[in-house]
Amino acid sequence: MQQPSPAPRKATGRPPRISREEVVDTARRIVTEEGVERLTMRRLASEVGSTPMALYHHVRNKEELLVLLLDDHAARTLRPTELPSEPRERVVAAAAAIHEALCACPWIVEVLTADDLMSTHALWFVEQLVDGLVDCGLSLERAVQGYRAIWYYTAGEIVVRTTAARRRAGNDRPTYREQVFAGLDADEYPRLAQVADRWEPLTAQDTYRDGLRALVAGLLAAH
Amino acid sequence: MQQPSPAPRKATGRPPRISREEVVDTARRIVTEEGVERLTMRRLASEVGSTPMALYHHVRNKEELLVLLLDDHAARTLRPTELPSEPRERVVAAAAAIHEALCACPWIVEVLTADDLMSTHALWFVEQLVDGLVDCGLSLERAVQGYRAIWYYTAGEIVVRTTAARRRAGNDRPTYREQVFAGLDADEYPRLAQVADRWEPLTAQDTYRDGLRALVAGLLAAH
DNA sequence: ACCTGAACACCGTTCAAGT
DNA sequence: ACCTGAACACCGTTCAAGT
Repeated sequence: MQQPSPAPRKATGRPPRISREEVVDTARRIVTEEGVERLTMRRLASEVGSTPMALYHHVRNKEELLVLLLDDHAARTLRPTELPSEPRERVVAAAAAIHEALCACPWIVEVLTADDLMSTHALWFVEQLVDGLVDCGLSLERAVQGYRAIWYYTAGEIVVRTTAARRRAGNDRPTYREQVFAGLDADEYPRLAQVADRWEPLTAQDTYRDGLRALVAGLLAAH
Repeated sequence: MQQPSPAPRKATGRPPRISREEVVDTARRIVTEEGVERLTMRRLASEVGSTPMALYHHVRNKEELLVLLLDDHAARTLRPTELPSEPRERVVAAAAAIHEALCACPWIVEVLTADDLMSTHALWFVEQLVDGLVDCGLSLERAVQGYRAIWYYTAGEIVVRTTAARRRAGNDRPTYREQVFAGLDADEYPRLAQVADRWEPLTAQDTYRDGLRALVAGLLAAH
């Protein structure tokens, strides 16, 4: 599906004017400068100085283009590094590394969740994560399930936060939540009413790592 | 933004041919029978026997239509019920209720993550969840953060699972993950190689509740 | 082998006019 | 007040032809 780099160039035929690399590079520029929603095959074609259909000679379709883009990003940011040797800390650090890499490209939310594996370049971190959980005493099966729970939490944090941010951008009407919280019935919803005016700053805080630590602790507690 | 039901009907002017209710009902039918991707304003218009532009008299735009659809679903499925009195079990049950409601409408993935509140009809469960965490000994602040961690985990589980399912449907080529796992280097990735052929059945299991219990346990453990 | 032009089959939404 | 028709400004992708 991916990275089966374009068929080996034959000596015959017309020489290529644009390359897959150039297509991906240009796509990345559009996406980082203006957002995914501005990345269209037509726009991309005109940016590389070609026609929409020329692109289809270098990528199968738009979906493949997005996957290539994600892979490209992972290759740049997810390089194996020093991780803590203490296994629990290794689990936290590996998850946080994946999380950080994804934070840097919120545009990829739509591809990110396509499979439980986003890129071969993340594989090393997944290995470290699973291995760390096993070293903490989990069976291999439970370690894989633990990895998945961590992945759900991580993907969810990114999807929720970036979708909320995207919606807020260029939309200064109050949120649906703000409207509801403003007129909250304190008898029916005492806790929510109590915290209503602190909700905004509370949820603006980055609590990814706290939640992650809690989840890891909980996964390990049973054994 | 939502549910400010259409301006009170005046006696003057042309009598309406279609109602907001009819629009939402028809949209729900299309979406449950054929999927969100088939719900277009044009299709919906022809289904209610009208023109695309007539719809804009009943809903602001397509986004509002989707929010109305989600709210409609929540109203049908998220009715307050008996929850366990033991606070920790109440937290788990409230989260599981929200999760179950969302599972029944995977089509709503694209709206679901718009804000940290999907519908007023979920409010009662959020209240129960936060209250349960407080009863377990958390401060109100930490209870809210706990709720958010649970929401990330829940939303992530749904988004990942349904996107994966959507991708698999009508696409019998092996997944990217399958390809990668088939040719995994056992020296570089020993754990992943070890579990490669069990990955499929392992990840097919529904482990939402296990992960949820672990997360809740971890959130409570610190205090 | 690689690229082009024209066309297909769509979108959501605005505008101006009708009843 | 509610609805219609035509149009605007787009999409991704296929097909047939060119070099």
